[in-house]
Amino acid sequence: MLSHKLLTKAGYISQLGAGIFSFTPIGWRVIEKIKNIIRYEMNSIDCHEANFPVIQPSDIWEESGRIDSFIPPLARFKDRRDKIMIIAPTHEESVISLVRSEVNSYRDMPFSLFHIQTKFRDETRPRGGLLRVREFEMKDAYSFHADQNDLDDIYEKFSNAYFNIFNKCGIDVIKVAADSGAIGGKVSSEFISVAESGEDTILKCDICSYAANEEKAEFKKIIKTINNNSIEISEVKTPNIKSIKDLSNFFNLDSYNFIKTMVYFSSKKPVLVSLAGDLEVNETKLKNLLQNDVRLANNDEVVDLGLTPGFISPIGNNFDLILDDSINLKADYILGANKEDIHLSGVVPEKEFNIKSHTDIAKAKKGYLSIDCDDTKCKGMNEYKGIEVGHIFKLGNAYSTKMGLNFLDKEGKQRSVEMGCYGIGVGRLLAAAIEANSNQKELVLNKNISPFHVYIANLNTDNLEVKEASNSIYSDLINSGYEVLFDDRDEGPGVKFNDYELSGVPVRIVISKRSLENSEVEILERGEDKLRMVKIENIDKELSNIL
RNA sequence: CGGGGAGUGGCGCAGUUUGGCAGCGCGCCUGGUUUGGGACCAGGAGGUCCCGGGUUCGAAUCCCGGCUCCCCGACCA
Repeated sequence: MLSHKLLTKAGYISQLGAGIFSFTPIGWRVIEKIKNIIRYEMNSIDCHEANFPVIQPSDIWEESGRIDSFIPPLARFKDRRDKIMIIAPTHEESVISLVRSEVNSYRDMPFSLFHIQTKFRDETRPRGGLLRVREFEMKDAYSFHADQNDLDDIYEKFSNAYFNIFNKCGIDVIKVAADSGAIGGKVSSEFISVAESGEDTILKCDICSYAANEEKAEFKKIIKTINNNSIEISEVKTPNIKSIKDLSNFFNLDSYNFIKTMVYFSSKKPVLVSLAGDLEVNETKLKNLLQNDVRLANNDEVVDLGLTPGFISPIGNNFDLILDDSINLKADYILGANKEDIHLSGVVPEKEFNIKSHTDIAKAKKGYLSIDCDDTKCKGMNEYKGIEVGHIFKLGNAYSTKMGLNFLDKEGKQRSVEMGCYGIGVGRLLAAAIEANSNQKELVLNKNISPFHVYIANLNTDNLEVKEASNSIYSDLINSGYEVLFDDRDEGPGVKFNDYELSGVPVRIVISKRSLENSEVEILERGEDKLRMVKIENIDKELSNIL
């Protein structure tokens, strides 16, 4: 991971444990700059900074119901009175606890609060340096509304503020529709910085600009049309033909004419999942539908359930059946007979299946048309890898109902508050900015988030004249309000240049015997290869052009 | 949680197979030379060999138990 390597080598961070890092002074300066950008943008949409505790009594987690359901499990300990305390992974509970005693009327809203706070999540596997850690700084904001339209408006404002924040940090992001995961709520959007090293896969149509996380992406399915003839079910011998591809060749039919059935376990209970032969299961969609973790059954488990691997059929058994909406209930299909080497043709799902759900549980793929795509113009979605740097959610009243966050509306009727929540991982944002702009040798940060504005090096530390000139230039720059990293170490030029390249500082000023002969210094802007020779009295002016 | 790997000076590692003086490179300290792309010479400091137990005259090395970290997968704002 490039960002991890550079952050460590440049001395920004140091690892204390798995997914737990210390920041050094230079690293923390960058974190503070990012936080200040966030603060500025939050203030500009009237979101006010507050602070909520890291350690929280478990009561509020009981109220929200997340005490035992949060994934990963909540980190907890007992205090001296034997009371269970939670090390907070997120702050919905605590913010609601504050707000519910203050909000009584629709007149009290809308408003929003944010804080930048340490969170702890006991992730199963931290990885990628600052990209997935256990303890981390996160900005999270919460908004409160009397109705959904108002939530929609503020959600858009946050969205715009997020684009500003990420752009100022030097990264381009794509906003995508996302799965809301453990936080809950219905609608959510992720901000993804496109990077090869990213953990998330997104699908995006570059023509109509539909974009979604792979977990969430919805697409146009090929639906088999209804055959007019009243077709009878018949058995067809299909010796050792198990895959959809083989069937497709055997029958000389497109793969959507077949039904593929998989066996999953959801909280130890078997569930059959069927979809058109050309598609695959999206386990996130399935998980959300079942409200439970899912796991694909292995071959032995399938046999134990009395099913025949390769020829599984939802006919003739009583397992719960989930049908993807790619399947036309009235059309006729070919599917397994649950007998070795035999398939059934002419099966009309509506007549034969005992269906529990008929909905979208299929995985979108590169090249598919999204649900928003225009068939005549769009050419199918492209696939990108990326880093999730922000995630915003329309929570609705999911939390406010559970925790009794209510208000009286204009008619004097009690209703629950509509909420939104908006997160940014600060350390991850730094890592993403580095991933987006750096290379093997150079840590590149733009002037908004670099630890210092200017690096100056005295190249001849043993020369009194150079030393005095360097000191005086340093003082002048400080007095002009620049943040300056002054390299006056007794090291050779190579050492200094290499360390500068790792420093993340955008401008290098070199002061040496050679240049001082003309009362000049040498200014190099990162990313350029042309040195500028600048008279000492013009340094300030030159810098103001660059910074 | 499953699979694999590692733990020896500040950092990176060798030594473990076959038990027998605790080693190397970088960094650090002192002195000197050098000074526009990670310099050089000389001298020096620095160790709970992850922890606990066992075998042995003797354990970094063998045996048992534990901890931690890394990688792949599962999982995951």
